[in-house]
Amino acid sequence: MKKPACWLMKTEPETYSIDDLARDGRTCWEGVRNYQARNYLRDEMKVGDLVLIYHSNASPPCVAGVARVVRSAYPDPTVLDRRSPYHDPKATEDNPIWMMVDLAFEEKFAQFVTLDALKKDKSLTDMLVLKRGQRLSIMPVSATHFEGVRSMGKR
DNA sequence: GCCAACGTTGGC
DNA sequence: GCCAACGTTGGC
Repeated sequence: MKKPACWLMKTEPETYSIDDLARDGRTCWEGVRNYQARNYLRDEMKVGDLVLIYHSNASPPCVAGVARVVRSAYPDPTVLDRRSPYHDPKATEDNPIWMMVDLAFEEKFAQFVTLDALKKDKSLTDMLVLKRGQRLSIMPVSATHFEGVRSMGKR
């Protein structure tokens, strides 16, 4: 059995926060509209993988908790919904272009791990989320970094 | 609100 | 295929 991979996925808490995920228990992670992020979703993300939930455009920006992939990639239906903010006129039934996964709530950190705290931790300097200009909404995280962040989230 | 960084679009 | 213009992300 292959070990689960680890990821970081960004969300704006005003749109969908760790509390929303805790309340829902499980959710469809719709709205990924970047090809590289989509390729991670489609080609590499597997059921059982662990995900750091990152609050972007928050004050302060932070990792807020952990989720688990419970369904691997399938077409994102919001591409065909003309009233959805995620509607994509280039997508069709036969070629939906964009994919999504389902996530289940795993844990909310007792203490959110702020971007500032990540930057100050010497063992995390290689984390992609800390790289300059890194805007991907989905990125891989090493198991070591994942555990490091998770332990920082415990009080 | 500013702006750096990066992605996408479209004319050529 | 080049590249300028434009749009988006996201920290500050």
